[in-house]
Amino acid sequence: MPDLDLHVERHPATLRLLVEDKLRAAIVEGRFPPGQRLIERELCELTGVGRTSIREAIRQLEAEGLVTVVPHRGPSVTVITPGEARDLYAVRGLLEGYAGREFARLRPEAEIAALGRDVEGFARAAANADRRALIAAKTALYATLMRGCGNAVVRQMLTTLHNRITLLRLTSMSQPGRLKDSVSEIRTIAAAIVTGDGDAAEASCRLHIARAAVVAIAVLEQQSNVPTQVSRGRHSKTE
Amino acid sequence: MPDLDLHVERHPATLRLLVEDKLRAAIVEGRFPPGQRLIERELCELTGVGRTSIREAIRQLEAEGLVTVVPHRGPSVTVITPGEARDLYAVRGLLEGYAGREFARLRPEAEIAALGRDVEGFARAAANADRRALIAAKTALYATLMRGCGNAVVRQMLTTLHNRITLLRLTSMSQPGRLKDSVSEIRTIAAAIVTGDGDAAEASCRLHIARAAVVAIAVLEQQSNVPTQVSRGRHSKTE
DNA sequence: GTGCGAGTATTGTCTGTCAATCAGCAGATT
DNA sequence: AATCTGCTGATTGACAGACAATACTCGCAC
Repeated sequence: MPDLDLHVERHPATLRLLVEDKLRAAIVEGRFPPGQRLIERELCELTGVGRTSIREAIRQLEAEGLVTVVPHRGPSVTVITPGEARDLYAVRGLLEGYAGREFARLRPEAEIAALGRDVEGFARAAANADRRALIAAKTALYATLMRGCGNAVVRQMLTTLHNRITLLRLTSMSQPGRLKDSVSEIRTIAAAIVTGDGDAAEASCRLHIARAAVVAIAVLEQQSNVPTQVSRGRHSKTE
Repeated sequence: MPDLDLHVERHPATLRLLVEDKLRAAIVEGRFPPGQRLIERELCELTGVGRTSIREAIRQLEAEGLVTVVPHRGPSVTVITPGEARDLYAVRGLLEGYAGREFARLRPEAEIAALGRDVEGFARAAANADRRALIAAKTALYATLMRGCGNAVVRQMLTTLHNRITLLRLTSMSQPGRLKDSVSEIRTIAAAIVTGDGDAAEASCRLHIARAAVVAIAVLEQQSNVPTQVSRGRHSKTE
């Protein structure tokens, strides 16, 4: 029998998972800003599903750290403090450094090839200053890194970590000056990986994250002096 | 005003959280062995709460990796494969190494004191070969380590990681020969921390985990040759 | 202006219901 | 005899409705 690709797209599984994905996307895209309260009934109307599915999806997002639920007050999009940002970046540097090292050690053929493509795609997007393409390229790059390291636990943790960090980058977009540095840093990382230099890969990953952290936390602290409370009132009427 | 500790224990909050804690405890204590299916209605009877709370609690445990839910088949206690065990220990070594380093760098007074007490408690428990005391001592030790590192994200991740690893230690209890080594390794770690030697603290933490990993994975692989499927049938009637 | 109390909005939880799906079993077929 | 087929029971996925408990808001009295 020829190996036909008869994948039937296996229904996105359950409704709950669909809701979960939609909400997660809405949050990381900034359509629900940090601090925004998520009222169950509103979400029911927005999504067209019952409270059951909404509530269970929220639990998942809570576990991922994207939403914060205080009992009897309901869920809201997590607001990240400077201290938490510091902690998040510390762990991210640790894990990405490890991922880089393992990627360099294992050097899986397919992912090495993908890495080259992704880096070039990122460089192109950076040159064109195309925000959408940039985000897509960066996402692809990270996906390759996480596949390449061969550690499912790291992959999952980095994914949620990345989402959480995106939360604090929403309000303040990364500086344009940082972009050129980013490209060169990423080239360095990729070079270390393809040559199989684990130490260099880890070091360059950590350096990359550390620099990103400095910028992000600086902006965040500057912001936190003017605490722009979103949705202080009951309804924020974003429509 | 003297800083009285007027904490009012703030009611365990919601029923869902209680259920969650109960189930988590039951799983990590091994009362639900890996592979055991968790049928909603049975859990309802066991806990005396409705399906709503059960289901939401399960979502949380799923996110923590303690239970695995396959759509339309329901939740069961996660079975850890040797490969996953390797990944888990790798990440654990990474995070605990970091925690040790940061602990040594910060040296918070209260936690340093607690560390000394915990290490002695662990040594005593090991000498007496008291299983219950041993587990309690180890738990206290880890709690101190995670408080001492001053990173809430690391603390949370290590906690869930620790729970997941406990899953694979259930069937096979750690070798008694390993215990003496453990004690000495832990003394080494504590010594490095109190003297503020970050490099040594990280290295000794990693070594400790690496050794534990070798033992655990060896036992696991040996087991997986005789795949003792729990609850292959519909009901396992553990009563 | 401050403190108190009523009212309302929202969550937490239960019950019951129904469709969709899965696992095992009996029967039919080659 | 072995395999395929269809049925049946068990279980989950999802909804609606309901009700108590709690938190937030606002107006009122002082």
